[in-house]
Amino acid sequence: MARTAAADKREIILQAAVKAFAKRGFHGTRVSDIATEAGIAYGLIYHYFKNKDEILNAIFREKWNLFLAILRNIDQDNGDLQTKLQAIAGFFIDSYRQLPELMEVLILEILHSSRFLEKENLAHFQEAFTIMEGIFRRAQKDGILAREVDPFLSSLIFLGSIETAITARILKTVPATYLNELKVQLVNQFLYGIATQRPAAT
Amino acid sequence: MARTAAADKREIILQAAVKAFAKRGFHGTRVSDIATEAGIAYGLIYHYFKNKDEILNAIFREKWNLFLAILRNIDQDNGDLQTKLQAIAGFFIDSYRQLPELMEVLILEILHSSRFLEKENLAHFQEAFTIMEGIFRRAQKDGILAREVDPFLSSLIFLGSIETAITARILKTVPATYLNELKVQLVNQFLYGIATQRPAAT
DNA sequence: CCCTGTTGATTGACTCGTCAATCAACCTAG
DNA sequence: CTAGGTTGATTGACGAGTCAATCAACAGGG
Repeated sequence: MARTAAADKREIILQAAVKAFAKRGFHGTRVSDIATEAGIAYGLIYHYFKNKDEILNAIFREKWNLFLAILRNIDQDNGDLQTKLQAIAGFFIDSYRQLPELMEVLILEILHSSRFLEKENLAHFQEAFTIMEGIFRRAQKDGILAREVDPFLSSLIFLGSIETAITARILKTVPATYLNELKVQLVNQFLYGIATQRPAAT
Repeated sequence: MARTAAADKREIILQAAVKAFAKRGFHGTRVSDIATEAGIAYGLIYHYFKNKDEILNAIFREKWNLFLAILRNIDQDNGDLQTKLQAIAGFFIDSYRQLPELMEVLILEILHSSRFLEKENLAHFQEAFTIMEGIFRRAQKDGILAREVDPFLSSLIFLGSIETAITARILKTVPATYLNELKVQLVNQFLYGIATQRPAAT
């Protein structure tokens, strides 16, 4: 049981850290805040983690992996482009619904300080864009996606839109119910644009 | 000359702060770093600003105002939707080209900690989305923009895409030359979507 | 069974460095 | 000469990280 208990405690600390970081931000959070949230003495945190940064890194590494796994799964599913994009947007939005604090930390504390990520973690982060790019590239080969479109730019726009939408939700700029509308409209606007008319021919 | 000199000195400090924040991030920057960058003693900073936070606020307030002014101008110009969006995307991208450090600070340090903005500054920030929303709303009235599109969501997607694209550039994920391609493709993808075919009828 | 040694979890007082902010002294322009 | 700009030594707070001490759980020898 010792091993399990230790793993549990580590996980408890991570959960507490997510909560604390979500509430006060990484810099505004004292190690002792995390300990209080976790119901333990702060010294114990150093038994499980090297330092405060290491906690944030662990959150990113372990949770982002889950996201990448899901992305890869969706990628490999058969299904047309629209279905895949629907699934991806839906997945991120649902994740926010179910784990708002985790999403806050990932988006606001980690992605936004991404220039301070170590090389390894940065690559890990960018993997999401690479997967998306692959999806678009294949759709392009299949003629689903216009030839002149840059698949990587599309991945920026698609993930960027989701991120901004969730950020707007975090900032309470939009009501919670907006997320439903988002799921539907985001993909539609993205795939088919917003204009009533296509340009004559460019 | 006193007034001008004082105003100059204040501006020098702000510029130095932008440089320093861009290099090390707000939290990683010491007040003395700003002073060194500005070539003055750090005590003097407190002659012009109440505290470190106030410097960041001043940067945001004063610079964001410039952006809003430009947005409003573009908004009021006559010109079709595509021209306006082109102008807006171009403006942000050119701003990054000319003032990369300022854009870094605005995007990474301020927008990303936007949940800690005071109410007043948050409203100021969101004004950009409101202006965009107005542009889309009017285009919708004119029949340029599809009826089922939510103008506010469009503003999220549009500005979010720009932000993410610039962030990618900051992180060196994409080469500098990419910004040119961006200007053209961003608006096209946004207006007309990326799919080769429109859906039958929804 | 119990006694005792061992391991590893847990605690929180303490150290140590950092840095924002103050302020008294010092220019210098007018 | 003096008012306001300017300096940088100094202060004080704060928080990360250390560490010696305690405690709980278990093992296995008698």
